[in-house]
Amino acid sequence: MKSPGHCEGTDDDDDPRQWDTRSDCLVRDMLDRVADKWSLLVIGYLEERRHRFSELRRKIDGVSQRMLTVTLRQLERDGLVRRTVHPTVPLRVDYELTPLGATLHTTLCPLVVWATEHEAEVTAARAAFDTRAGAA
Amino acid sequence: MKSPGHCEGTDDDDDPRQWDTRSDCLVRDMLDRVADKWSLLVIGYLEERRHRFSELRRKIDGVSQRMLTVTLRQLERDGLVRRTVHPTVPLRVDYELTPLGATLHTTLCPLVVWATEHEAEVTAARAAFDTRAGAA
DNA sequence: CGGTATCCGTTCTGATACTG
DNA sequence: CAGTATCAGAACGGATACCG
Repeated sequence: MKSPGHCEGTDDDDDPRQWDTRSDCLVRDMLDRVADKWSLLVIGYLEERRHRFSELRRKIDGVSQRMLTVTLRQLERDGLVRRTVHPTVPLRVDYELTPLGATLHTTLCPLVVWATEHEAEVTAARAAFDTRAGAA
Repeated sequence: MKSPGHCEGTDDDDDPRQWDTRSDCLVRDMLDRVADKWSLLVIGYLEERRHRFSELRRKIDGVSQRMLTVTLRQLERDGLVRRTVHPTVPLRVDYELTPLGATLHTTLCPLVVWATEHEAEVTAARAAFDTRAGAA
């Protein structure tokens, strides 16, 4: 829906790069989920332990109720997070990482490490670029 | 700019998860770049070899000229891609990955592998979720 | 408590037209 | 060829109000 037709746009003669072209949509799909404003935070917190809706809302608190719901629903739909409803009096809902979600978390860590290790380089590159652009 | 204030929203009492909270903004920033609709494709192609603007445009072709330009500029600004202008008659511009960009590509691969390996699980989870939702 | 539905401003994107 | 500028439509995200 978000990338209509472009998945089929690369099945021509040359395409020797290492990550499967025809999987790009799924890959991009997953990256979109992960790069989503809040998903990474949610996965990070849930890896730590099980959380209630309001716990997440409070911890991440820049997030609106709507976006937290949307984020959790997406993660749930992808099988990364499990939602458990306790029909108690003041309704209670728990969220936790599924085994699949845990493997994603593991896979994500190197990227986080990369970002941390190269933060200075990226920042410097941006500053240099902006200076050049500003000098023009 | 895109996440005003939320970087400081997690510096309360408890925050034992493994990826540094205060780095989340940079991490999210990098993930945003990478998860961007076209960045991953561009990085993939450039890792393979140097490309001209029009080569990328043709290969990725679902991308509009504008978005390819924007994407390349962002990657260039972050120091991940180098832009070389050849002032020949029919102007020619080459794009290639910088060493830093190459390290990101390397870091990205596991995520791509994850997505590929778990594609079936995610797809199945989505189908199951949608069925349940549809049955209601 | 844990949502869902709706309204509405902001952002993003593609199409188009024009430039060096 | 390789862009930049502009504009309109689509998608996104927050605020609000209401429900189980």
